[in-house]
Amino acid sequence: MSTLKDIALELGLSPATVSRALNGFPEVNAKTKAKVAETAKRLNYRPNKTAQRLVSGKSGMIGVVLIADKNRVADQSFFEVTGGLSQHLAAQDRDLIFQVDIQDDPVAPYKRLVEKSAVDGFIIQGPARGDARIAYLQSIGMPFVVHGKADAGPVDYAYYDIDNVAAARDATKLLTDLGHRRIAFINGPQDRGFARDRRRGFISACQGASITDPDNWILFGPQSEQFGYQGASDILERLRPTAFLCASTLTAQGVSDYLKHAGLSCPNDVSIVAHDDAIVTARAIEFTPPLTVTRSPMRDACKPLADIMGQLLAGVPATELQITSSAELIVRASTGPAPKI
Amino acid sequence: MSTLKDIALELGLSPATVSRALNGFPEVNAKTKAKVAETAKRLNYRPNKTAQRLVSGKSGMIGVVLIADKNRVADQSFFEVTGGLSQHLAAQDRDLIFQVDIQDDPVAPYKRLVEKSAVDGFIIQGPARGDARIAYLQSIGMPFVVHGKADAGPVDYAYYDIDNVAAARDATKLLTDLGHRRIAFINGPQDRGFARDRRRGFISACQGASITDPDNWILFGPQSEQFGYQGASDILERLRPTAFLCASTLTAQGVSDYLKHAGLSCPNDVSIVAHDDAIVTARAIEFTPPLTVTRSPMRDACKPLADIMGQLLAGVPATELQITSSAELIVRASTGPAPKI
DNA sequence: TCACTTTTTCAAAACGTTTTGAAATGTTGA
DNA sequence: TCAACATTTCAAAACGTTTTGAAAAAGTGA
Repeated sequence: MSTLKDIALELGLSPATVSRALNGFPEVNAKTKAKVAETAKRLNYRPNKTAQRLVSGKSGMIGVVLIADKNRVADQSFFEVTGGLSQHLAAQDRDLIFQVDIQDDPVAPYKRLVEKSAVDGFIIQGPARGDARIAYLQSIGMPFVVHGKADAGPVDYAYYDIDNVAAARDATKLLTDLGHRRIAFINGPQDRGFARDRRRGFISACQGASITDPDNWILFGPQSEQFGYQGASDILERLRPTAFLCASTLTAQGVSDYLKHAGLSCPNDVSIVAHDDAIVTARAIEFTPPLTVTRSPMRDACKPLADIMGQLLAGVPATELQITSSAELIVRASTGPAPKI
Repeated sequence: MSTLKDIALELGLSPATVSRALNGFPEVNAKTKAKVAETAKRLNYRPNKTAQRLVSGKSGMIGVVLIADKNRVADQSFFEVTGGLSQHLAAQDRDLIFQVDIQDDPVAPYKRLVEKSAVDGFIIQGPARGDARIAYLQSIGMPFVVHGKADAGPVDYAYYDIDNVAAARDATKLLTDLGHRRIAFINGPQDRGFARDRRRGFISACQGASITDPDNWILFGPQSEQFGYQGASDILERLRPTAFLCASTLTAQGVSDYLKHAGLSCPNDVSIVAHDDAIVTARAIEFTPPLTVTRSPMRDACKPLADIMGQLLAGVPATELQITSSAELIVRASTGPAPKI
């Protein structure tokens, strides 16, 4: 491992000049710059990260914390995002420091990293409304980016989210345009922001089609195959819907299974639309029939999240770093005209 | 944030003495030590990690790299282990630096971290026989611990693994002791070390019971529900086994499903034993009937792996850090006497 | 040539810790 | 009292970089 001093000695320069040359400062002679670059390459010079950190006061690390609870199923998407994040942060020459904690206090692992001054910022996944972690990080002025905005209304932190209201509205409108008026919605967990937003979109589209009492047709619960199956069974008996809106392809799988079990055909008897995170577990294209979805791959969130973090650390105000992207409606074969009665 | 100098100034001492006092050096006066400790607490002193690293030349980080390939299913256990690892390394005041790479060259991400001198060591998961990553890290003298020994025979690196030979032998012996002589083994992927070891254990137990040509009864493939189902179907038609040995509870789930579909009762017609990593996806206890298993939770590997890493970095030779733990045979209701013909 | 400006380089300080080698202080035995 | 030794403290160097303020070198116009 060679150092700045080695290069300086080799060329009869001072470390200061070498440092400037390597960092492309304008006040250093072009010829000198070239010589330095050549020597650095020849000596296989790599700047010492630790030394750079000490002087800059930055760690170059971004924290990601998984609060592991009983409901370990959610991990799949967490890890998918975390993995992608690590790749895109690498492009900024930052690294991910990863922490799992099983604790009552969700803030503790964040505190730990902050007090060690181990990270320059955090990426928060799966936030809750009025999230304690957000409150803590704001209180100490630590930069962070939230994946999925949980709080309603305008906020003053940076986030990336998809437009869940529009996604649910588009999906619902597709169904109402096809003549459906009895639409069931098997939604996500009630305490999650995206589920609240999708409810709003669903209701808005229902009202647009003069469908009364849409709230009665919504079920909240985990995004699992099992809940889809059970929800379909429950709601079909009670309300005889002609279409299902599903929180995820996993849910849709459960619904689809139940329909088969009940001897109902999709899309002839019942249509299905799902939201598709494009997680491996249940592929919308491989359904029979192929599933109509509002699609927004989890993986697509990684790059924007990393970019936002980069800008945030570069000093861009958080309020200018709030991105809402939209999900794409992809019509396949699981949706058709509402059946005549 | 207060520094050593702040404490020194406050007490009229030199930073050197304060440093020694805080690190418990014997040559510093007990009274001074007490005063320093008190002041450090009062000023809420936290040593600056970066500065410590610069002077020690250690980064305090351990690298974990996921080579993401098509076969994303394996991730579940990878993340389970990675998560646990992060917790146990935290106890050593080390942190995990996490990297995902989709590349042709599995060594590239390791090189990247090494060249940035970002980590003090690596934990390698899912090694292959003659793994290129192992060869690279050995060639540059970077410490690493391998989870699951892939290479046959003695090696000179640190690893933690379970005794797969014994696990398969125990499970098979349980079956032969119950009178089974027609035992099918739905094993893991052929290129994985654990599958090779389990094959050896299976064959050894078969030979001990004078069962001929056991290799004919082994199927290699992914540890999935689907492969279990398909394997059971395939092998039942060909060979009419009275018992199944399964590579995982997921495989067992597939086998169990097929048995039901084929109208066979477990354990009356066919017994099932599986290896249980205790991953959430398929719980052995919740099977009907509850599944007999050789149990060795993935999660249990985290602490030993972290401990081994700690010792390795403390200078213990790698050859003294090779741990093979044994899986526990838990007899439940899925195994019974071989049926009279 | 001189005075002046611009370009280029440098020595030294800084970041916060640990470690080295020396110095100060305290203790012991005569 | 002095030497010899043990205990305790310190100033300075070190780790590898960036940044500051100053100085040297080069270029300009008269």
